[in-house]
Formats: sequence, structure tokens, C-alpha cells
Amino acid sequence: MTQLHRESQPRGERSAIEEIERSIMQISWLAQRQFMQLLDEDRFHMTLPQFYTLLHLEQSNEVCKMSDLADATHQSAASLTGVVDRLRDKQLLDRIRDEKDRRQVMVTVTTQGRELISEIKQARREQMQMALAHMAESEVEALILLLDRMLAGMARVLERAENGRLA
Amino acid sequence: MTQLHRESQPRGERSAIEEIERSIMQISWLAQRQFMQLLDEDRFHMTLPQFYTLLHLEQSNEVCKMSDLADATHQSAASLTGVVDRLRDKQLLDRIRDEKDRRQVMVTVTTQGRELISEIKQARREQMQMALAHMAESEVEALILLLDRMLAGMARVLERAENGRLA
DNA sequence: TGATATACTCAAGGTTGTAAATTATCAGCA
DNA sequence: TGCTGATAATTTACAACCTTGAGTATATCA
Repeated sequence: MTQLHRESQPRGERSAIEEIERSIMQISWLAQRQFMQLLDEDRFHMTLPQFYTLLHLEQSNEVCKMSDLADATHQSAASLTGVVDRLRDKQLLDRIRDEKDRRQVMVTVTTQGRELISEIKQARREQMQMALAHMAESEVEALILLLDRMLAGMARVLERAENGRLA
Repeated sequence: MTQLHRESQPRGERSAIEEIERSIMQISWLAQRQFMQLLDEDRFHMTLPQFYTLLHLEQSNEVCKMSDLADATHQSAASLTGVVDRLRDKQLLDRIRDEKDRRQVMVTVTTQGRELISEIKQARREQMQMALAHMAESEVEALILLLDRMLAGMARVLERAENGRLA
């Protein structure tokens, strides 16, 4: 899957985009597979959507509406219901119906959930350290900044697509 | 081969590894969601595993054994059989039984498949261009190099994990 | 009060994932 | 030749997830 054939032409904007495109495709696929392997271990036994859902809850540090959680994790409300069900079965989060507006269901991470997230992050960090072990510290610093810049753009594209779909 | 010092970092509370970890997590998730949306459009109607499987075939430019294809795309042989079935139903690839070793099934992409991959790549490029539109060319150049460096490390981690599993 | 909108849940269908069992083929050897 | 074990691909069984569309409960507005 790692077949690079670079164009011999001087790199203009277009082929730079192509390089990024290729890198992102491979990174997404590899990162996903790598992380799935980790989450699938007996000590965690989670799926990707379950993890990202719980992660957002843990980061938001407060209770969270189902609809907000669906927006934040880019899942449909119907999908999220199933994900939350399974997380609740494992006692990693709690459902609370809002007393003011009883249509809404608030979700909050349990202590158990926080601990699991913390363990997974630690394991993930070790995996990442292995992947970055051959890079200089300055390179890693630069990478962080550039990734953040790219992330901002990607988030915009995604939002635009989802808003467009509703129109 | 600089070992990253987890303890002595001057960037607030977080270490460099933690920042990378957070960025990669978000990028993986966003990129995956973004790409899924694209592939799900009526004109493509593909899934992620289907795309990456077809992409590898198109890049390898030759016929490919099922087992090699499974290795390259990090899918199990059982999963791959189903994926290839669906791609064949759409006439994007062909199955050919090898005459020398009749146990083996060779897979090859059709002209139709090549055309679809090309269209998807074009659409993807447009998405990526929007995501990177706000970055300077020099930033994009730097990002390419650093992503490649990281990819190399990630591929190693993944291989090690999969080999370890077989042992 | 009744109409409409919002938020969530449920059910069905499709894809992917794993593990274990099966089929077909090959290769070595007496 | 016939036996045996290894290999390649598939099949089967089952679970998880996502999506769509329908349905339910609640809130808001006329």
C-alpha cells in the first residue's frame, strides 16, 4: 500500500495537494487500524465510535445533550443512541433526563469511564511514542503546529458538508 | 533518534506526545468521517474498506493475490472475501483463478474501476484543497515531509503488532 | 386546545469484523 | 501411485456498527 511515485515536474500547488492527499489517506487508514487493534484488546474491549464518544464526554467535563454529542462526534442521533446504550451497559456513562426540558437526555461520564479513557490514552501514547521515536524533537514540534492548522481546515470542510446536506 | 522527554516540557501542562496524540486522534476521526461522506454520495456509493482495497489494486498496477491484498490493506482474508464480492458485483474488479496454482485467486481492477478511483481521487483533492486553502505553500511543503516521517513510524508499529499477534 | 417542531428511540437492512470449519490444491515422500 | 500435511481461499455463524424511516414523548406557539 506504500507505493510512492512522485511526479518529476517541479512541485506546484497541485502536486503538493496530491502528496498531502496521499499521506492523509494512508495515515487515516493506518491510524484507524492501529487504534482499532489497541481498543480491541481484552483490557479495553471498545470500538472507535464508542471511544470517541466517551472521549468527548470526558473532555467536555460536564453533562452533555445527546444532540450536542451527536454533532460533536459527527454521528447521527440514531447511531449515537446505540453507542450510548453499549457504553451504559459497561457502566462507563450515565443517562439523565433533563428536568427542565423533559425531551432532552443528558449524558455524563462515570468515574469508571474516566479511568478507562485515561488508561487508553496512556496506551495510545506509548504506541505513538514508538511511531515518533525516530524523529527529532524539533520535527515533532513543527508537526504539531502544522497538524493543528490542517485540522482547522478539515473541521470547516466537514461542517460545510453537513450543513449542506440539511439544506 | 531523540528520545522525547516526557517530564521536562515547557509547553503548558501538555507534552509534545500528548499534543500529537490529540491531533492524530482528531485528524483520523475527521478525515475518516469526511471521506465517508464523500464515498457515500450517489455517484460513488462505496465504503472505506472497498475504496482502500480498490486503491491498492489500482496502485499495484498488476494482478494481486487475495492473501497479498489482505496483508496490504490490513484486513483479514475473511473480511476481504466479502469486500471483493461487492466490488465484483459493481464490476470494478475481476477474479481470476491462477492456472499454475489453482488454490490462488488473482484479482485485478477493471477499466471501470480505474475510472471510478480517478473520479474519487479528484473529488478528494477538491475537499483537501478546501481544507488547506488557508495555509501557505511553505507550510504545506513542510507538512508533507513531516507526515511522511510519521507514516514510516506508524507502519512499523502496525507491522510489529500484527507479527506479534501471530506469534 | 390543537398544530407544529424538537429530541430521542426503535426496527430493519447492509457492511464489516472475528473465529472456526470447510474445500480445493499443492508438495513431499515412501 | 497413494498418503500426509501445509497452504489458499472461502464459507458459516455471530456480533457490532451505521443508516434510514417510522414512531413516541415532550415542548412551544397560535
